[in-house]
Amino acid sequence: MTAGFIQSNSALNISRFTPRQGEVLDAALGLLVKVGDKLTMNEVAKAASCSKETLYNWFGDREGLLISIVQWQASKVVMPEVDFSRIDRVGVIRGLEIFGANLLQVLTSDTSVALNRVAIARAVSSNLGSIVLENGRFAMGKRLKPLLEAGRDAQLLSFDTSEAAYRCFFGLLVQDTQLRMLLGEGINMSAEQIKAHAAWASNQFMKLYST
Amino acid sequence: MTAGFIQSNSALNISRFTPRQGEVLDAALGLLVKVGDKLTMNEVAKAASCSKETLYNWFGDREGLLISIVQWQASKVVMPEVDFSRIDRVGVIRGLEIFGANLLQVLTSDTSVALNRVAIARAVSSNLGSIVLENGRFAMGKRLKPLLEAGRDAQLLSFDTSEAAYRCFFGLLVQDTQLRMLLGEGINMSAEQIKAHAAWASNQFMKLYST
DNA sequence: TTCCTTCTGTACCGTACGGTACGGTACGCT
DNA sequence: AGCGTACCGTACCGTACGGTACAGAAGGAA
Repeated sequence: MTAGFIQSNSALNISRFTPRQGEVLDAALGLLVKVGDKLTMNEVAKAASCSKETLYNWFGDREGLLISIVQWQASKVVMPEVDFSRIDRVGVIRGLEIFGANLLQVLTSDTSVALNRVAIARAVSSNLGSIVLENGRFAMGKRLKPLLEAGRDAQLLSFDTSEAAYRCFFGLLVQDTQLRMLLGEGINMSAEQIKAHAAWASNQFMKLYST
Repeated sequence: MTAGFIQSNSALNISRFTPRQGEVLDAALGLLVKVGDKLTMNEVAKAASCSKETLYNWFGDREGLLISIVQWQASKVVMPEVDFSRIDRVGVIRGLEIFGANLLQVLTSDTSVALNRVAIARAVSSNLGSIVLENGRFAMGKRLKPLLEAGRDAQLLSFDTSEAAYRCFFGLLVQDTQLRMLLGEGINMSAEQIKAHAAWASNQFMKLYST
Protein backbone atom coordinates (compact mmCIF):
# COMPACT_ATOMS: atom_id res chain seq x y z
CA MET A 1 0.00 0.00 0.00
CA THR A 2 1.83 3.04 -1.22
CA ALA A 3 2.03 5.97 -3.44
CA GLY A 4 1.27 9.19 -4.75
CA PHE A 5 -1.21 11.59 -6.08
CA ILE A 6 -2.85 11.82 -9.45
CA GLN A 7 -4.67 14.55 -11.22
CA SER A 8 -8.37 14.07 -11.12
CA ASN A 9 -8.89 14.78 -14.81
CA SER A 10 -6.27 13.94 -17.35
CA ALA A 11 -2.78 12.74 -16.79
CA LEU A 12 -0.50 15.70 -17.29
CA ASN A 13 -2.54 18.61 -16.05
CA ILE A 14 -3.51 19.37 -19.60
CA SER A 15 -6.59 21.51 -19.41
CA ARG A 16 -8.43 23.38 -22.05
CA PHE A 17 -7.42 26.72 -20.56
CA THR A 18 -4.44 28.93 -21.23
CA PRO A 19 -2.37 30.22 -18.30
CA ARG A 20 -4.02 33.62 -18.51
CA GLN A 21 -7.45 32.02 -18.58
CA GLY A 22 -6.41 30.03 -15.54
CA GLU A 23 -5.56 33.26 -13.75
CA VAL A 24 -8.94 34.69 -14.59
CA LEU A 25 -10.69 31.53 -13.44
CA ASP A 26 -8.74 31.55 -10.19
CA ALA A 27 -9.89 35.09 -9.54
CA ALA A 28 -13.45 34.15 -10.40
CA LEU A 29 -13.29 31.13 -8.11
CA GLY A 30 -12.01 33.21 -5.24
CA LEU A 31 -14.84 35.64 -5.78
CA LEU A 32 -17.35 32.82 -5.98
CA VAL A 33 -16.24 31.53 -2.60
CA LYS A 34 -16.78 35.00 -1.16
CA VAL A 35 -20.06 36.12 -2.67
CA GLY A 36 -21.63 32.91 -3.91
CA ASP A 37 -24.17 32.82 -6.66
CA LYS A 38 -24.62 36.56 -6.81
CA LEU A 39 -21.23 36.81 -8.48
CA THR A 40 -21.47 39.30 -11.34
CA MET A 41 -19.54 39.52 -14.57
CA ASN A 42 -18.45 43.06 -13.67
CA GLU A 43 -16.94 41.88 -10.43
CA VAL A 44 -15.12 39.04 -12.14
CA ALA A 45 -13.71 41.36 -14.78
CA LYS A 46 -12.56 43.79 -12.11
CA ALA A 47 -11.04 41.13 -9.84
CA ALA A 48 -9.26 39.46 -12.75
CA SER A 49 -8.18 42.73 -14.36
CA CYS A 50 -9.67 41.71 -17.63
CA SER A 51 -12.41 43.20 -19.72
CA LYS A 52 -15.93 41.94 -19.83
CA GLU A 53 -15.62 41.52 -23.56
CA THR A 54 -12.78 39.07 -23.00
CA LEU A 55 -14.88 37.13 -20.52
CA TYR A 56 -17.65 36.81 -23.09
CA ASN A 57 -15.20 35.91 -25.85
CA TRP A 58 -13.63 33.15 -23.80
CA PHE A 59 -16.58 31.71 -21.94
CA GLY A 60 -19.61 32.63 -23.99
CA ASP A 61 -21.89 33.75 -21.20
CA ARG A 62 -22.26 33.66 -17.44
CA GLU A 63 -23.29 30.01 -17.47
CA GLY A 64 -20.22 29.14 -19.53
CA LEU A 65 -18.02 30.95 -17.06
CA LEU A 66 -19.49 29.01 -14.14
CA ILE A 67 -19.00 25.72 -15.97
CA SER A 68 -15.42 26.66 -16.74
CA ILE A 69 -14.81 27.48 -13.09
CA VAL A 70 -16.04 24.03 -12.09
CA GLN A 71 -13.88 22.30 -14.68
CA TRP A 72 -10.88 24.40 -13.82
CA GLN A 73 -11.22 23.50 -10.16
CA ALA A 74 -11.73 19.82 -10.96
CA SER A 75 -8.54 19.84 -13.00
CA LYS A 76 -6.66 21.00 -9.92
CA VAL A 77 -8.01 18.51 -7.37
CA VAL A 78 -5.71 15.63 -6.67
CA MET A 79 -6.58 12.41 -4.91
CA PRO A 80 -4.36 9.66 -3.57
CA GLU A 81 -3.81 6.62 -5.70
CA VAL A 82 -3.32 3.27 -4.14
CA ASP A 83 -1.28 0.31 -5.19
CA PHE A 84 -3.18 -2.97 -5.21
CA SER A 85 -0.29 -5.29 -6.03
CA ARG A 86 0.01 -6.61 -2.48
CA ILE A 87 -3.30 -6.25 -0.73
CA ASP A 88 -4.26 -7.44 2.71
CA ARG A 89 -6.75 -6.50 5.37
CA VAL A 90 -4.60 -3.77 6.83
CA GLY A 91 -3.95 -2.46 3.34
CA VAL A 92 -7.65 -2.17 2.63
CA ILE A 93 -8.25 -0.30 5.84
CA ARG A 94 -5.31 2.02 5.19
CA GLY A 95 -6.62 2.66 1.68
CA LEU A 96 -10.08 3.50 2.98
CA GLU A 97 -8.66 5.81 5.60
CA ILE A 98 -6.46 7.70 3.15
CA PHE A 99 -9.20 7.96 0.57
CA GLY A 100 -11.81 8.94 3.14
CA ALA A 101 -9.67 11.61 4.73
CA ASN A 102 -8.93 13.16 1.36
CA LEU A 103 -12.53 13.06 0.26
CA LEU A 104 -13.72 14.63 3.49
CA GLN A 105 -11.01 17.24 3.21
CA VAL A 106 -12.20 18.21 -0.25
CA LEU A 107 -15.91 18.16 0.56
CA THR A 108 -15.52 20.41 3.59
CA SER A 109 -13.33 22.95 1.80
CA ASP A 110 -14.66 26.42 1.12
CA THR A 111 -14.18 25.84 -2.58
CA SER A 112 -16.20 22.67 -2.75
CA VAL A 113 -18.97 24.15 -0.66
CA ALA A 114 -19.16 27.23 -2.84
CA LEU A 115 -19.20 25.26 -6.09
CA ASN A 116 -21.84 22.86 -4.85
CA ARG A 117 -23.94 25.78 -3.66
CA VAL A 118 -24.03 27.47 -7.01
CA ALA A 119 -24.60 24.18 -8.82
CA ILE A 120 -27.53 23.39 -6.53
CA ALA A 121 -28.93 26.88 -6.84
CA ARG A 122 -29.00 26.58 -10.62
CA ALA A 123 -29.89 22.90 -10.81
CA VAL A 124 -33.42 23.59 -12.03
CA SER A 125 -32.45 25.50 -15.14
CA SER A 126 -28.91 24.40 -15.92
CA ASN A 127 -26.77 21.33 -16.24
CA LEU A 128 -24.13 22.67 -13.90
CA GLY A 129 -25.35 20.19 -11.31
CA SER A 130 -24.61 17.20 -13.49
CA ILE A 131 -21.15 18.57 -14.24
CA VAL A 132 -20.38 18.93 -10.57
CA LEU A 133 -21.76 15.46 -9.97
CA GLU A 134 -19.62 14.07 -12.76
CA ASN A 135 -16.41 15.70 -11.57
CA GLY A 136 -17.13 15.17 -7.90
CA ARG A 137 -19.11 12.31 -6.54
CA PHE A 138 -18.90 10.18 -9.65
CA ALA A 139 -15.15 10.63 -10.16
CA MET A 140 -14.63 9.72 -6.51
CA GLY A 141 -16.52 6.48 -6.94
CA LYS A 142 -14.29 5.52 -9.82
CA ARG A 143 -11.27 6.09 -7.61
CA LEU A 144 -12.42 3.96 -4.70
CA LYS A 145 -14.06 1.08 -6.50
CA PRO A 146 -10.80 -0.55 -7.65
CA LEU A 147 -9.74 -0.81 -4.02
CA LEU A 148 -13.06 -2.30 -2.99
CA GLU A 149 -12.99 -4.79 -5.82
CA ALA A 150 -9.40 -5.74 -5.14
CA GLY A 151 -10.48 -6.38 -1.56
CA ARG A 152 -13.29 -8.57 -2.74
CA ASP A 153 -11.04 -10.47 -5.12
CA ALA A 154 -8.70 -11.14 -2.23
CA GLN A 155 -11.63 -12.53 -0.21
CA LEU A 156 -11.32 -9.70 2.29
CA LEU A 157 -14.60 -7.95 1.53
CA SER A 158 -18.03 -9.18 0.62
CA PHE A 159 -20.66 -7.18 -1.25
CA ASP A 160 -22.96 -7.38 -4.24
CA THR A 161 -21.95 -4.25 -6.12
CA SER A 162 -19.04 -1.93 -5.49
CA GLU A 163 -21.45 0.94 -6.12
CA ALA A 164 -23.58 -0.02 -3.12
CA ALA A 165 -20.50 -0.52 -0.99
CA TYR A 166 -19.13 2.86 -2.04
CA ARG A 167 -22.38 4.57 -1.20
CA CYS A 168 -22.40 2.99 2.23
CA PHE A 169 -18.85 4.12 2.89
CA PHE A 170 -19.76 7.58 1.66
CA GLY A 171 -22.72 7.68 4.04
CA LEU A 172 -20.64 6.60 7.02
CA LEU A 173 -17.96 9.11 6.14
CA VAL A 174 -19.92 12.20 5.21
CA GLN A 175 -23.13 11.68 7.17
CA ASP A 176 -24.91 15.03 7.29
CA THR A 177 -21.74 17.12 7.31
CA GLN A 178 -21.88 18.29 3.73
CA LEU A 179 -25.53 19.25 3.81
CA ARG A 180 -25.09 21.21 7.01
CA MET A 181 -22.17 23.10 5.56
CA LEU A 182 -24.13 23.81 2.40
CA LEU A 183 -26.90 25.22 4.57
CA GLY A 184 -24.45 27.60 6.14
CA GLU A 185 -23.64 25.92 9.44
CA GLY A 186 -20.09 26.83 10.29
CA ILE A 187 -18.44 23.46 10.75
CA ASN A 188 -14.68 23.50 11.07
CA MET A 189 -12.98 20.16 11.00
CA SER A 190 -9.28 20.09 11.72
CA ALA A 191 -7.03 17.76 9.77
CA GLU A 192 -6.84 15.57 12.85
CA GLN A 193 -10.61 15.39 13.23
CA ILE A 194 -10.94 14.50 9.57
CA LYS A 195 -8.37 11.76 9.86
CA ALA A 196 -9.99 10.41 12.98
CA HIS A 197 -13.43 10.41 11.42
CA ALA A 198 -12.14 8.72 8.28
CA ALA A 199 -10.56 6.05 10.46
CA TRP A 200 -13.83 5.58 12.32
CA ALA A 201 -15.80 5.31 9.07
CA SER A 202 -13.32 2.81 7.66
CA ASN A 203 -13.58 0.76 10.80
CA GLN A 204 -17.36 0.75 10.74
CA PHE A 205 -17.32 -0.10 7.07
CA MET A 206 -15.14 -3.12 7.73
CA LYS A 207 -17.55 -4.27 10.42
CA LEU A 208 -20.27 -4.36 7.82
CA TYR A 209 -18.41 -5.63 4.78
CA SER A 210 -15.37 -7.66 5.79
CA THR A 211 -15.67 -11.39 5.42
CA MET B 1 -44.50 -0.12 19.40
CA THR B 2 -47.50 1.75 18.14
CA ALA B 3 -49.12 4.95 17.22
CA GLY B 4 -49.75 7.86 15.27
CA PHE B 5 -48.60 11.04 13.79
CA ILE B 6 -47.79 14.34 15.35
CA GLN B 7 -47.35 17.80 13.98
CA SER B 8 -43.77 18.75 13.63
CA ASN B 9 -44.15 22.18 15.15
CA SER B 10 -46.70 22.89 17.82
CA ALA B 11 -49.39 20.65 19.09
CA LEU B 12 -52.64 21.77 17.52
CA ASN B 13 -51.59 22.94 14.12
CA ILE B 14 -51.61 26.46 15.41
CA SER B 15 -49.52 28.44 13.03
CA ARG B 16 -48.95 32.13 12.79
CA PHE B 17 -50.80 32.30 9.48
CA THR B 18 -54.45 32.91 8.67
CA PRO B 19 -56.26 30.55 6.29
CA ARG B 20 -55.96 33.03 3.45
CA GLN B 21 -52.27 33.46 4.14
CA GLY B 22 -51.96 29.70 4.06
CA GLU B 23 -53.55 29.66 0.62
CA VAL B 24 -51.09 32.25 -0.60
CA LEU B 25 -48.17 30.32 0.88
CA ASP B 26 -49.38 27.12 -0.73
CA ALA B 27 -49.43 28.83 -4.11
CA ALA B 28 -45.97 30.25 -3.48
CA LEU B 29 -44.66 26.85 -2.45
CA GLY B 30 -46.03 25.23 -5.57
CA LEU B 31 -44.36 27.88 -7.64
CA LEU B 32 -41.11 27.48 -5.76
CA VAL B 33 -41.07 23.78 -6.56
CA LYS B 34 -41.51 24.62 -10.23
CA VAL B 35 -39.16 27.53 -10.81
CA GLY B 36 -36.81 27.39 -7.84
CA ASP B 37 -34.97 30.39 -6.56
CA LYS B 38 -35.89 32.60 -9.47
CA LEU B 39 -39.40 32.85 -8.09
CA THR B 40 -40.58 36.44 -8.38
CA MET B 41 -43.02 38.41 -6.29
CA ASN B 42 -45.08 39.17 -9.39
CA GLU B 43 -45.48 35.49 -10.14
CA VAL B 44 -46.48 34.72 -6.58
CA ALA B 45 -49.06 37.48 -6.57
CA LYS B 46 -50.49 36.25 -9.84
CA ALA B 47 -50.53 32.58 -8.85
CA ALA B 48 -52.14 33.37 -5.50
CA SER B 49 -54.55 35.97 -6.89
CA CYS B 50 -53.44 38.52 -4.41
CA SER B 51 -51.79 41.86 -4.83
CA LYS B 52 -48.13 42.53 -4.40
CA GLU B 53 -48.96 45.12 -1.80
CA THR B 54 -50.62 42.42 0.30
CA LEU B 55 -47.56 40.22 -0.02
CA TYR B 56 -45.39 43.02 1.27
CA ASN B 57 -47.82 43.85 4.05
CA TRP B 58 -47.94 40.28 5.26
CA PHE B 59 -44.39 39.11 4.76
CA GLY B 60 -42.29 42.26 4.70
CA ASP B 61 -40.08 41.45 1.77
CA ARG B 62 -38.99 38.59 -0.46
CA GLU B 63 -36.80 37.11 2.24
CA GLY B 64 -39.70 37.18 4.69
CA LEU B 65 -41.89 35.40 2.18
CA LEU B 66 -39.33 32.66 1.72
CA ILE B 67 -38.95 32.22 5.46
CA SER B 68 -42.72 32.05 5.82
CA ILE B 69 -42.89 29.39 3.12
CA VAL B 70 -40.38 27.27 4.99
CA GLN B 71 -42.23 27.66 8.28
CA TRP B 72 -45.57 27.01 6.65
CA GLN B 73 -44.28 23.81 5.12
CA ALA B 74 -42.67 22.72 8.39
CA SER B 75 -45.99 23.21 10.16
CA LYS B 76 -47.56 20.74 7.76
CA VAL B 77 -44.99 17.93 7.94
CA VAL B 78 -45.98 15.10 10.20
CA MET B 79 -43.73 12.38 11.53
CA PRO B 80 -44.57 9.13 13.26
CA GLU B 81 -44.37 9.03 17.03
CA VAL B 82 -43.34 5.89 18.78
CA ASP B 83 -44.36 4.48 22.09
CA PHE B 84 -41.45 3.47 24.31
CA SER B 85 -43.41 1.89 27.14
CA ARG B 86 -42.62 -1.64 26.08
CA ILE B 87 -39.37 -1.71 24.22
CA ASP B 88 -37.42 -4.67 22.94
CA ARG B 89 -34.97 -5.41 20.16
CA VAL B 90 -37.66 -5.87 17.55
CA GLY B 91 -39.34 -2.70 18.72
CA VAL B 92 -36.17 -0.69 18.25
CA ILE B 93 -35.70 -2.04 14.75
CA ARG B 94 -39.33 -1.36 13.88
CA GLY B 95 -38.99 2.17 15.22
CA LEU B 96 -35.89 2.79 13.16
CA GLU B 97 -37.54 1.44 10.05
CA ILE B 98 -40.65 3.55 10.42
CA PHE B 99 -38.70 6.66 11.27
CA GLY B 100 -36.19 6.07 8.50
CA ALA B 101 -38.80 5.45 5.85
CA ASN B 102 -40.65 8.62 6.79
CA LEU B 103 -37.50 10.71 6.87
CA LEU B 104 -36.37 9.41 3.50
CA GLN B 105 -39.84 10.01 2.11
CA VAL B 106 -39.71 13.63 3.20
CA LEU B 107 -36.14 14.29 2.08
CA THR B 108 -36.74 12.94 -1.41
CA SER B 109 -39.96 14.88 -1.94
CA ASP B 110 -40.08 17.68 -4.49
CA THR B 111 -40.99 20.10 -1.74
CA SER B 112 -38.05 19.30 0.48
CA VAL B 113 -35.63 19.39 -2.42
CA ALA B 114 -36.94 22.77 -3.57
CA LEU B 115 -36.80 24.31 -0.10
CA ASN B 116 -33.32 23.01 0.56
CA ARG B 117 -32.19 24.32 -2.80
CA VAL B 118 -33.31 27.85 -2.15
CA ALA B 119 -31.96 27.77 1.41
CA ILE B 120 -28.58 26.60 0.14
CA ALA B 121 -28.56 29.15 -2.65
CA ARG B 122 -29.08 31.95 -0.17
CA ALA B 123 -27.01 30.51 2.66
CA VAL B 124 -24.22 33.05 2.20
CA SER B 125 -26.34 36.13 2.74
CA SER B 126 -29.35 34.96 4.69
CA ASN B 127 -30.31 32.88 7.66
CA LEU B 128 -32.79 30.80 5.70
CA GLY B 129 -30.32 27.93 5.88
CA SER B 130 -30.37 27.84 9.66
CA ILE B 131 -34.16 27.93 9.64
CA VAL B 132 -34.32 24.95 7.31
CA LEU B 133 -31.74 23.19 9.42
CA GLU B 134 -33.72 23.91 12.56
CA ASN B 135 -37.02 22.69 11.15
CA GLY B 136 -35.51 19.79 9.25
CA ARG B 137 -32.43 17.94 10.31
CA PHE B 138 -32.45 19.22 13.88
CA ALA B 139 -36.15 18.52 14.51
CA MET B 140 -35.65 15.02 13.13
CA GLY B 141 -32.83 14.36 15.58
CA LYS B 142 -35.07 15.33 18.47
CA ARG B 143 -37.64 12.82 17.24
CA LEU B 144 -35.29 9.86 16.96
CA LYS B 145 -33.08 10.36 19.98
CA PRO B 146 -35.71 9.27 22.53
CA LEU B 147 -35.94 5.93 20.76
CA LEU B 148 -32.18 5.52 20.71
CA GLU B 149 -31.87 6.43 24.36
CA ALA B 150 -34.70 4.13 25.36
CA GLY B 151 -32.83 1.39 23.53
CA ARG B 152 -29.69 2.17 25.44
CA ASP B 153 -31.53 2.27 28.75
CA ALA B 154 -32.93 -1.16 27.96
CA GLN B 155 -29.37 -2.43 27.31
CA LEU B 156 -30.20 -3.04 23.67
CA LEU B 157 -27.94 -0.40 22.16
CA SER B 158 -24.52 0.89 23.04
CA PHE B 159 -23.15 4.31 22.11
CA ASP B 160 -21.53 7.36 23.64
CA THR B 161 -23.90 10.08 22.49
CA SER B 162 -27.27 9.75 20.84
CA GLU B 163 -26.18 12.57 18.53
CA ALA B 164 -23.36 10.49 17.09
CA ALA B 165 -25.62 7.47 16.78
CA TYR B 166 -28.26 9.54 15.03
CA ARG B 167 -25.72 10.92 12.58
CA CYS B 168 -24.52 7.43 11.76
CA PHE B 169 -28.07 6.26 11.14
CA PHE B 170 -28.67 9.30 8.99
CA GLY B 171 -25.56 8.52 6.96
CA LEU B 172 -26.54 4.92 6.42
CA LEU B 173 -30.05 5.95 5.46
CA VAL B 174 -29.52 8.97 3.25
CA GLN B 175 -26.02 8.28 1.91
CA ASP B 176 -25.55 10.54 -1.10
CA THR B 177 -29.19 10.49 -2.18
CA GLN B 178 -30.13 13.95 -0.98
CA LEU B 179 -27.08 15.65 -2.44
CA ARG B 180 -27.59 14.01 -5.80
CA MET B 181 -31.22 15.10 -5.89
CA LEU B 182 -30.23 18.63 -4.91
CA LEU B 183 -27.78 18.63 -7.81
CA GLY B 184 -30.59 17.75 -10.16
CA GLU B 185 -30.15 14.04 -10.67
CA GLY B 186 -33.59 12.59 -11.24
CA ILE B 187 -33.85 9.91 -8.60
CA ASN B 188 -37.24 8.37 -8.15
CA MET B 189 -37.64 6.11 -5.17
CA SER B 190 -40.88 4.20 -4.87
CA ALA B 191 -42.48 3.75 -1.48
CA GLU B 192 -41.31 0.13 -1.57
CA GLN B 193 -37.74 1.07 -2.35
CA ILE B 194 -37.79 3.60 0.46
CA LYS B 195 -39.13 1.05 2.90
CA ALA B 196 -36.59 -1.52 1.81
CA HIS B 197 -33.71 0.90 2.11
CA ALA B 198 -34.87 2.05 5.54
CA ALA B 199 -34.98 -1.58 6.62
CA TRP B 200 -31.48 -2.14 5.27
CA ALA B 201 -30.17 0.95 7.07
CA SER B 202 -31.82 -0.10 10.32
CA ASN B 203 -30.30 -3.53 10.00
CA GLN B 204 -26.81 -2.15 9.36
CA PHE B 205 -27.23 0.26 12.22
CA MET B 206 -28.05 -2.58 14.58
CA LYS B 207 -24.94 -4.43 13.45
CA LEU B 208 -22.89 -1.47 14.56
CA TYR B 209 -24.69 -0.41 17.70
CA SER B 210 -26.57 -3.32 19.26
CA THR B 211 -25.05 -4.83 22.34
C1' DT C 1 -76.61 55.58 3.68
C1' DT C 2 -71.72 56.77 5.12
C1' DC C 3 -67.40 55.50 6.90
C1' DC C 4 -63.64 52.37 7.67
C1' DT C 5 -60.79 48.44 6.87
C1' DT C 6 -58.83 45.10 3.95
C1' DC C 7 -57.91 43.49 -0.06
C1' DT C 8 -57.03 43.31 -5.55
C1' DG C 9 -55.12 44.97 -9.75
C1' DT C 10 -52.17 47.85 -12.13
C1' DA C 11 -49.14 51.35 -13.05
C1' DC C 12 -44.89 53.04 -11.81
C1' DC C 13 -39.88 53.85 -10.01
C1' DG C 14 -35.06 52.79 -9.28
C1' DT C 15 -31.54 49.87 -9.82
C1' DA C 16 -28.74 45.95 -10.69
C1' DC C 17 -26.95 43.22 -13.99
C1' DG C 18 -26.26 40.46 -18.41
C1' DG C 19 -24.63 41.48 -22.60
C1' DT C 20 -22.63 44.67 -26.48
C1' DA C 21 -19.92 48.37 -28.68
C1' DC C 22 -16.03 50.81 -29.24
C1' DG C 23 -11.83 53.44 -28.55
C1' DG C 24 -7.19 52.74 -27.16
C1' DT C 25 -2.86 49.92 -26.28
C1' DA C 26 0.65 46.27 -26.60
C1' DC C 27 2.77 43.02 -29.33
C1' DG C 28 3.61 40.25 -32.59
C1' DC C 29 4.53 39.23 -37.91
C1' DT C 30 5.96 40.48 -42.67
C1' DA D 1 6.95 50.97 -41.20
C1' DG D 2 2.33 48.95 -41.76
C1' DC D 3 -1.06 45.54 -40.45
C1' DG D 4 -3.62 42.20 -37.69
C1' DT D 5 -4.72 40.14 -33.33
C1' DA D 6 -5.68 40.09 -28.67
C1' DC D 7 -6.67 42.41 -24.99
C1' DC D 8 -8.16 46.31 -21.41
C1' DG D 9 -11.29 49.84 -19.79
C1' DT D 10 -15.47 52.01 -19.98
C1' DA D 11 -19.62 53.62 -21.58
C1' DC D 12 -23.85 52.09 -22.89
C1' DC D 13 -28.42 49.41 -23.74
C1' DG D 14 -32.35 46.62 -22.51
C1' DT D 15 -34.72 44.30 -19.30
C1' DA D 16 -36.12 41.98 -15.22
C1' DC D 17 -37.38 42.52 -10.81
C1' DG D 18 -37.87 44.27 -5.87
C1' DG D 19 -40.47 47.48 -3.87
C1' DT D 20 -44.11 51.51 -3.66
C1' DA D 21 -48.30 54.20 -4.77
C1' DC D 22 -52.85 54.49 -5.75
C1' DA D 23 -57.55 53.73 -7.40
C1' DG D 24 -61.27 51.14 -6.64
C1' DA D 25 -64.12 46.83 -5.05
C1' DA D 26 -66.06 44.20 -1.13
C1' DG D 27 -67.81 43.92 3.12
C1' DG D 28 -68.76 44.99 7.89
C1' DA D 29 -70.39 48.46 11.53
C1' DA D 30 -73.11 52.44 12.81
